[in-house]
Amino acid sequence: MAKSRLQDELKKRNPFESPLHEALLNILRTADQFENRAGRLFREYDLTPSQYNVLRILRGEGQPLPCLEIANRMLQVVPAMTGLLDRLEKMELVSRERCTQDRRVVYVDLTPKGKELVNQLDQPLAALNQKLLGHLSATELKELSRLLEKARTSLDHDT
Amino acid sequence: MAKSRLQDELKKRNPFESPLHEALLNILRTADQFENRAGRLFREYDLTPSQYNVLRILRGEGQPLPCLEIANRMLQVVPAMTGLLDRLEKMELVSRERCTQDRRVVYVDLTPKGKELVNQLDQPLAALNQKLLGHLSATELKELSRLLEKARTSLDHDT
DNA sequence: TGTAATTACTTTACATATCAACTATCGTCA
DNA sequence: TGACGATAGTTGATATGTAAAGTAATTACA
Repeated sequence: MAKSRLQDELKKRNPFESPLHEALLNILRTADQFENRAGRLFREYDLTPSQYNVLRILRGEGQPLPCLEIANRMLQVVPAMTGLLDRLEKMELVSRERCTQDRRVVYVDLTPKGKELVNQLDQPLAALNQKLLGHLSATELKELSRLLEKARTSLDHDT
Repeated sequence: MAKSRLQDELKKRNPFESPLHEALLNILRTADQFENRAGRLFREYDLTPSQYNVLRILRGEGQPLPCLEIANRMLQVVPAMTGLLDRLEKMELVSRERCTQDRRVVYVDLTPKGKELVNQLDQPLAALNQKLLGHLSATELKELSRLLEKARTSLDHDT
């Protein structure tokens, strides 16, 4: 049997211990490389992937969101949000306003400048996605999603 | 049609634009969550994921490797290696030695302490892998790997 | 042979991620 | 009402990742 592509890429001498391990490494490696690609695109617009993610979430919501809510949707730990929002605010892409009802809460909103920027990225990002996965058939894409969603069911319980 | 699991997780109001985009997000999200899991395990041994990765690569090689070679196998940018190796050296898990033939090269080797630590992680890591993906059949795992490897073929050219 | 290009690595600067600990605010309930 | 616990966010410390620039050593070649 020919050496697998991943095995070759990582210069491993011995076959993987199991299809299980190989699948795991394939997931991590594919995600890493795709993230790098997207990161390069964002950098052309002076954004980091996380920063873009915040903007996209806010646009999707269409209205201000509390910090914690954004952090939850990003799967990001809370402390990191502060600095991230600081920078976005300094770039005038988002604005922060403390809630008057509950003064613990800070609402974050997209500025017109931020909205424009995230809209500007739609087309190039769609083109990148197409480039990255466009060579898979619709059936393959659906099967890939199904398998990955099934994979994640192992995380449902315990934390 | 029922809302997809990912769509629900991200609290998206509208269906994904395309199976393509959904697959992409599934890849990124699955990898992110699995990485978090592994990261937690490593932390129990006072290691970060990158640090473990260095140790594993060195053990796999069985002999000292230059910094650049390690960085390549990790897909990591070179500057980050310096600090990473600094910390591993301070923990006495690796040792550095400048090559006498080519004095630009620094060879990195696993110390006995480092080797012991990485061996110690084999069993818990295999158990984690089993927990994360053990509920997929062998056929599914192979299909998942096949699809991900096919996905990555789009990266073959241009950088 | 001596100069220019390359290579291996380091340094610096900055963005991000984690954890632990802290502040301010809110709710609840005795 | 007043103290306790929960919640929202911030701060600080450490590790990682990226880019850009710098240093030292080697190679290529005129």
